[in-house]
Amino acid sequence: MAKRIKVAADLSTEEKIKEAARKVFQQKGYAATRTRDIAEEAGLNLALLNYYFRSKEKLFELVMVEKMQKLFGVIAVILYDTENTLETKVELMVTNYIDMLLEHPDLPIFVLSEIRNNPGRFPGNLPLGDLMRNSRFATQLREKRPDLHPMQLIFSILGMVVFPFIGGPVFEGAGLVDKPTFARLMEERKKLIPVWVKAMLESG
Amino acid sequence: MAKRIKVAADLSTEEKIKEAARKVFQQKGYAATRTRDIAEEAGLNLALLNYYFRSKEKLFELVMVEKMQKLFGVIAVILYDTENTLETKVELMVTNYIDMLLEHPDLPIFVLSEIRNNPGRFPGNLPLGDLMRNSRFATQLREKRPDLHPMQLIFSILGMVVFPFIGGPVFEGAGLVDKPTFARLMEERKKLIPVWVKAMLESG
DNA sequence: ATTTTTTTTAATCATTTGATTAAAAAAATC
DNA sequence: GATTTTTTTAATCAAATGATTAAAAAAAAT
Repeated sequence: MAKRIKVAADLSTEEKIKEAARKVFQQKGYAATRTRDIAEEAGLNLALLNYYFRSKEKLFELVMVEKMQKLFGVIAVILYDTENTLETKVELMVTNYIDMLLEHPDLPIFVLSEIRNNPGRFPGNLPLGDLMRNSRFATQLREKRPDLHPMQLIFSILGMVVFPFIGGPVFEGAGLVDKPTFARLMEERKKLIPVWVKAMLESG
Repeated sequence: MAKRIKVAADLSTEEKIKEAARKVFQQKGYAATRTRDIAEEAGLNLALLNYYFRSKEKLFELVMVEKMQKLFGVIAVILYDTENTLETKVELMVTNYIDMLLEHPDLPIFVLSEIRNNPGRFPGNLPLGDLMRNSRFATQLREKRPDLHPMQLIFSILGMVVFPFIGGPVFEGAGLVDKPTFARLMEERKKLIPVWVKAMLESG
């Protein structure tokens, strides 16, 4: 009989733990997560967690870095972009962000609430600050509307894009939108928000 | 010598505990809060917590109800309003909400993340659902823009108002805005957002 | 003043939880 | 195939934590 070639091998133990950690940490938050939850989710012995990653904290940091990169990465791409017009950039940012959030709807609330619960753990590490201030994007905003602080527009764009995902559970819990409707609305928003932003930039 | 009349008496023990609970729960979240933290913050013996409120959970629920009322109350007021025009309602909502959030900046992230971490604890209790669907506000939105799902506008208005407070810590941590600037921007937003919403409603 | 009730305290319990250890099992190396 | 190294397991530890208890202190009622 044909020798079974090792195909689609199981994830390594290390990766199984990380995968379980991503899931459980995101679902319950750092403080409410017990290392035993992660071990069980991974179907592995508890001690393996400390064997591969020294501690709950270290494992969490690993997961958290990934999540933060995912959450802030989309913005960074737009900021680095020196080619496109402001209008195109807004379109790109909105579309990319919504697509990412449709795949990871509870990413923002997770990251933001962990930062909030333990600000000390995440020192002003993000190079997002200067980047955002000195980006071509910020300059373009200033050119178009020198009377407006760029953050006013960034808050608004991000708010319109991200808030539905943060508030989602509440609105779904209240029976205001079901999951398929929500997805449809978010698709629609990819077109709506850029139009709205344009209208905002031309107002006042 | 004049008999000292009992003036500005200390808070009752019960109220001291609640006050401390509000502070600590909000700061660290339910799971990361130890009953000892609350007792210490209140300057009281640990056992008093269980004497006045049966358990950590019961005390938390009490605090949480208050916070949710504060967070959703502002919206309810607007929904019940049958007098004002859509335009005025938007102005009222934005102003009231921003004023409230300036006083309680970390209310939204707290409530939303606790709901997220433990959706089971908060059953579809909010009567906000039908209220919002059948409100005069929703009707007014539909009249003005029948082509738009009302939630598209509600998501946008709430997003523009609430998001800066949810994302605040990140932007401050990144050195993008300092506290006084933030407050100034939020004051400015009370005028900006209604204008923007008007522009949005007239766009497309 | 005495008794009764309410409030507060210190000490302690039982469980949970992150982490460790020593030994077994599996894999790799020689 | 024996030896060494890596991986996994079961058992256990020590600290933390929510809760209880019995007694003391304070306040209220009689």
